[in-house]
Amino acid sequence: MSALDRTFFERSVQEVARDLIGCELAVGETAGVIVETEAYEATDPACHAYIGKTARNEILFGPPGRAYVYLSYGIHSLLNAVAEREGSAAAVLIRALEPTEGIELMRARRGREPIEDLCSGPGKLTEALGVSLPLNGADLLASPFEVSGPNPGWDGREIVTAPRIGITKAAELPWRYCASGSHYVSRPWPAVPTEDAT
DNA sequence: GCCAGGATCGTCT
DNA sequence: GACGATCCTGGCG
Repeated sequence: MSALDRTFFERSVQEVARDLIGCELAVGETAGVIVETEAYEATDPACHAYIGKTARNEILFGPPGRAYVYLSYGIHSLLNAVAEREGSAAAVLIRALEPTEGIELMRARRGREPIEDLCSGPGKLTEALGVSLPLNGADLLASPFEVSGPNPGWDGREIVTAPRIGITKAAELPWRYCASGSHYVSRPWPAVPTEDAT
């Protein structure tokens, strides 16, 4: 497993979302394997960039490989990886991780013991990893972040697609990607073959 | 186990 | 002034 480079994030947002499954995301002393993602692009009514560039979403319009972090429901910070070429405003929401390092620190930050409760949701994993608003715009290819892949041994594990979660607009697009069989995804998914994704 | 409701605040109308 | 790309708790069975 080696560090991903900028070109990895410069591809279509659906490809990036799919290929991040099985990669390891580290933030400081904590890390986990990505097992669930969602793709958002500018032509998509559910994407923050759909309404055009604003002070809040300007990071989406910048270069790929950076972190777009925003506050959801006034409580949770959600972490995205900006994808595609500069100006296209697409991003991958990181929805769940399988914890690998710094698990005791994650437990302390989350105030919860069961390992499957540490990173099994977009708001949970940011709390466990210590990601919050000040990291909006930070480079995912530099400290405190580290993204590496592909994960040896992951080849052959199936990736399934499913409708996105928690949104009211364009939720039917099958742009949620999950590692098949993982116990760490945020919710179960209806079975859909990967090849059907467009 | 399942479901309903509340917490909480930055952003946009 | 309304609305979330969510999470947790409590009530019920």
